[in-house]
Amino acid sequence: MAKAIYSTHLGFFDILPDESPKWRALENIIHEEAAKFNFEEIRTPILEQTELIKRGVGQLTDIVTKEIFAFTKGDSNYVLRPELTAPVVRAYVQHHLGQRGGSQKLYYIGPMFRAERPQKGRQRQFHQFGVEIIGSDNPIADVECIAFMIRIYQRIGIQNFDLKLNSVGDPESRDRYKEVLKDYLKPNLSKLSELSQNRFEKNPMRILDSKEPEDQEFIKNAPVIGDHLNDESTEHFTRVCELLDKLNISYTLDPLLVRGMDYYTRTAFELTSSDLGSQDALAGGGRYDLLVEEIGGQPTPAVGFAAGMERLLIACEELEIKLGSEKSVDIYLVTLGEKAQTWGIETLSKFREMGISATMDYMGRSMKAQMKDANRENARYALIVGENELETGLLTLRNMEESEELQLTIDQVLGKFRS
RNA sequence: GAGCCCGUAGCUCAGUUGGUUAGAGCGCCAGGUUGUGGCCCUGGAGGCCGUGGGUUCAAUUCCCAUCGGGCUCCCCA
Repeated sequence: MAKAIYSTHLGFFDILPDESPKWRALENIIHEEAAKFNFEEIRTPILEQTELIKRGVGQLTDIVTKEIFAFTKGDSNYVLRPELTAPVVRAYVQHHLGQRGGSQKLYYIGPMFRAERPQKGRQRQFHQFGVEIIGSDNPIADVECIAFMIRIYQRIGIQNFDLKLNSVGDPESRDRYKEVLKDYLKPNLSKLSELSQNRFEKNPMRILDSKEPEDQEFIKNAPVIGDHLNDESTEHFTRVCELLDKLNISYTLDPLLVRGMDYYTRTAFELTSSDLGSQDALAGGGRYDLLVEEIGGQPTPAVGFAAGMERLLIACEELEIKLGSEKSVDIYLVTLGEKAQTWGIETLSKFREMGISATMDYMGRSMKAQMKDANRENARYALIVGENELETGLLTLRNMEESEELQLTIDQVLGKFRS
């Protein structure tokens, strides 16, 4: 590696010209599908108030305790957003979006930041797209959310994913279940991992999520929340499953699925893929009926998901799915001499005004070099202009694909492309 | 926060059991074709062998440190 004086921070990366087309292709797909679902885009600041993230995501979550980039400037505490559900809810409350009527169907695309140790499929700056449906507690909202998520992967051609589904219950069911779970774990508390012991009081359900070997046998036989949901939550979950069945979206029920953010209630889901390696979660989400109120709004039910774009692109690589098209330009002006260059830069404008992409050499290189460049840029045509052409008014238009040339006036060339 | 692996040209990598001018392929630039791309041929540019220190007559090679990168655990997208 040559030493550059400056480079990106650990876990940050540039999207270079060879990579950007697939990003743009992915973004276009998301925008197009969102339009079909009638979701509206929301863009929020990269920086939020630290307190919002702490309240929204949860004081005890890993994200807040060790993964946020935060700093203080003057009297304000800033944090680089680690996820977008809390900020979107903040915007919803701040701007009274509920007053627009109905449920708000929002989607977003953008960078997030978490101060973790980077590895495959995990960067400190990464990109997510996602959806938040705010204002409906109807299972239809849950299912539309999931349907949109699945739709993106299907359209791209990623098929071998696994949708895991669970209900983490409403507060009433959850409190009851937590007691049952704690009663079950208590006799063996000392045998659990240190991590799980710490979670025992604060958030016992997260113990189910543990991957520590010593916890596994206890987790295996633990009581499941499904058996402790109240009627309302059971009904909701049943309806979600029923609607997914109607849409032929297959899923596996995973009673151990407990997600990392504190705000989830009832429906929780996760999309994993075996094409990703260790970091196998493509996307995840769920219902968060308490978050709007937590952040200072009226009690308002909501559901959403977030998906990792880098992970989606990794899956594409593994599956050899090509996103985006090869670069190309309609016309490459090959100019020889200063007069021709002057003529060239004027003529470029004419093509561009017609909607034709056009470029030329900026370095006064030889014809051979310009032709080589035209080839490298995937030009459809080379338009060759030197002293001769300027005098006679007949230009050489070369079809790069067919290797055929025509002698035409500039008006004939323009006419050819006008159609 | 912890563990393992790796730093040689723009990229992918050889190589030096410590010894004079450090190599290949691809890419880039130019010429062969004085106005014609892709294929071919020839030539060229481009490396303080990541950085600092140590051992040695001599270090890109051995040792230590450091920085950077990759993967893994934890957790998440």
